[in-house]
Amino acid sequence: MDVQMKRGLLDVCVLAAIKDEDSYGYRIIKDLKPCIELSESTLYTILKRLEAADMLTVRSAEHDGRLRKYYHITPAGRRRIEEFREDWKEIVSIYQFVTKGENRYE
Amino acid sequence: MDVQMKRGLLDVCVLAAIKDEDSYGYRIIKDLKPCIELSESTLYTILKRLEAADMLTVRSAEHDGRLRKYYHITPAGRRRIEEFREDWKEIVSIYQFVTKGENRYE
DNA sequence: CCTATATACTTCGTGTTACGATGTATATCG
DNA sequence: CGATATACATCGTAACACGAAGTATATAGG
Repeated sequence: MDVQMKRGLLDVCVLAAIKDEDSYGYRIIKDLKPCIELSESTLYTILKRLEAADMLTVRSAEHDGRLRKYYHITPAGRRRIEEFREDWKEIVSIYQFVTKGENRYE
Repeated sequence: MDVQMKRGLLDVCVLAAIKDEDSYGYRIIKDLKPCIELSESTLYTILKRLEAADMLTVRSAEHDGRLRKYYHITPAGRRRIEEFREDWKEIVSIYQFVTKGENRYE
C-alpha cells in the first residue's frame, strides 16, 4: 500500500479501532495490523491530532506497573467515520474511472 | 473529498486521463473535474513528478499560436494503474473494517 | 542473574505532496 | 478595448507518514 494512499485512510482506521471499545496505542497497532500497518511514531502523531480535533479523549491508567493511555471516541470522531462513508461513493467512482475499459472480463 | 484522501488518488487519476489518448494540462483538469478536482499548480506538479518517474512522456506542440504540452502514458504509467487495481482490494477491506457494524440495513 | 524480547509511550528530523497565490502570454468575444 | 478562456510555470506553506532513537518496565530463557 502506497504511503500517499494511506494518508486518507489512517485517521479513520484509528478511529474505527476504538469505536466499539476504548483502546491504547500498542494494541491499536496490533489490531490494525491485518488491515493496515502503521508505525508507533505514526500512530502517536495521529492520536495527538485526533485529540486536538476533539475526535477522541484520553485517560491514563496503570496496568502492570506500566502506563497506559486509553483512547475513547467522541461524537465528532464518529462523524468523521460517517464522512468517510460519504467520501466512499466518490472513491468508488474514481476507481471506476481509473480502471474503466481494462480487464473487463477478469 | 479530503485533501489527504486525494494524495493517493491524484497521480493515478492523471494517468487514467491520458491512458486512452494523449492530452494536455488544461484539458486534463477539465476531464477530471466530474471525477476529482485539482488546481493547475497541483496538476503541473504531478505531471513533472510522473515524467521524472518515467510514467509519461511529453511532447510540445503549437495550437492556435499557443504552446501545448501533450502527455503520453508509458508502460510504467500503465503499471502504476495496475498497482492501484491491486491496492484496491486492500482499500475495500479497510472500508469494510471501518464501517463494519454500522448501518447494516441501510 | 543476566539478557533478550515484549510492552508502552515520546520526540525529532526529513521527504513528499496538495494547494493558494502570483505571474506570463495569447486568442476570442462582446 | 477590456473581459474571459486558454495554457503553462514557480514559490512558499502546511500537513503528514515514517524511520531513528530514546525512556522505562515486565517476563521468559539460558
